[in-house]
Amino acid sequence: MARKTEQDKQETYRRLLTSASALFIEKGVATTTLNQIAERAGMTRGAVYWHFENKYAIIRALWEEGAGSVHSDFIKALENLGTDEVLPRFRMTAHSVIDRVLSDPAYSRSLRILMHCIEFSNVQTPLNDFLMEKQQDYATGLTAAFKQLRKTGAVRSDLSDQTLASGLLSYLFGMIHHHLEPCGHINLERDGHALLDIYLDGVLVSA
Amino acid sequence: MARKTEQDKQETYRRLLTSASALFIEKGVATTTLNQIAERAGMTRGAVYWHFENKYAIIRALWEEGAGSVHSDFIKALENLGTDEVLPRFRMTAHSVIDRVLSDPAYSRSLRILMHCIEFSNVQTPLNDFLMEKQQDYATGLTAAFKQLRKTGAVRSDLSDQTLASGLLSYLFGMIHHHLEPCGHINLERDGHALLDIYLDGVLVSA
DNA sequence: AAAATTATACATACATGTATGTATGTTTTC
DNA sequence: GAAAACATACATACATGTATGTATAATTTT
Repeated sequence: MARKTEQDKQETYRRLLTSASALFIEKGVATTTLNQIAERAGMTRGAVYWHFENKYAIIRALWEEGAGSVHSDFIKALENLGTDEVLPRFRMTAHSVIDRVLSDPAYSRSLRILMHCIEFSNVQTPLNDFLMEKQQDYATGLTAAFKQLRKTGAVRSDLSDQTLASGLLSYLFGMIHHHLEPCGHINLERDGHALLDIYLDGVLVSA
Repeated sequence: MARKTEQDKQETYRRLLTSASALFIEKGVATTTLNQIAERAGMTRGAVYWHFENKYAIIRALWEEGAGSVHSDFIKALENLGTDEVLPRFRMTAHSVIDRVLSDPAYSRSLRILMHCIEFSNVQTPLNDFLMEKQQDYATGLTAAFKQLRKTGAVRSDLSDQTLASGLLSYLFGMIHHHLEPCGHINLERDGHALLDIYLDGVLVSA
């Protein structure tokens, strides 16, 4: 083959990513071969190795595409709760994660791959470290937000800010985790917000 | 090698299981080879193939050993809530899952492998079906329990029994999920029960 | 402006390592 | 001596990384 135009190149890149995410969800990351990814995209492994260093570079690219903006939006929103209307804005920020899962296919796909279709281990892999760091961002941001809320008297729980953040994270991503299962028994669209409010109402003063 | 005594055989079996679970947690299921499992147990692959049909038979055996009893205990407890003291017994049953995670290493190991060290896919695999069925047991049992609680006037939420069951499952296993992460940011031993009570207190009438 | 050059965007081919399943061998207990 | 409880050997298959080929777009040269 030959050098294509820049547009052709980017289309190849996108087709490889689309092919990879579909295969990862269908049969898991480990059992998916680079050849299968290329074949479904109508390419060969040469194209894959041109665009990505290896399989885990593909996963990182999928995260950037699907979860990167949601992640940074969430962190920024927590950092900029402002001085008034802090409580309703915090609640809206928490609820927005559910909305993004329901409305953004790229986000839900990347979460699904990371939650169900990939293995994690004890050994320090670059991908492992990368994701742990991202998760730590959530915990840190939420802890700071609870601290700020507590100053305004909006927190009515005796538990520490960090504990409340951990609980909220566990609950929120527990729901999303079940929602993204093949036979998930939770109806996130219908019940997600009401279920989340059980926690928020239990921990925060009523609006 | 030769035919050993029954005791030797069972010890071999247990060593293979121990070796497998350690390796699965260390480096994931897919990247762990049957040869590595045998080698760490001081055997060869012949021993593995004598005791197990393949790798996924090992995983099922680990589940039976570690999670089987917890699972049946939980289901039975939900089915036998009795007629009085229903509410405190229900709450105790929910809290007992956390206790089992903290006190039973075989249970926590098997959960950790299933939650973090194995891949799931869309295609129907026997292991996938098996685990989905077990999870459905939890949802069904909890839904029935909420239904029974509601009859006694112990439920003060407008959400359906099934929704409340899904929420509780998501929250409970979300906490356990984070607890079993290599760098989990939740302190289940210190905060697990208090966090769980946020949900229970929000949904049920006060004791 | 046409020709020559170069870097790009892949395809092809190969060398290597390695996992799996199975078939068969071996020893020991009963 | 028969079967159990493994070990050994082998055939097959396949994934990865890399090296190399190649046609074409972009760039430079004249």
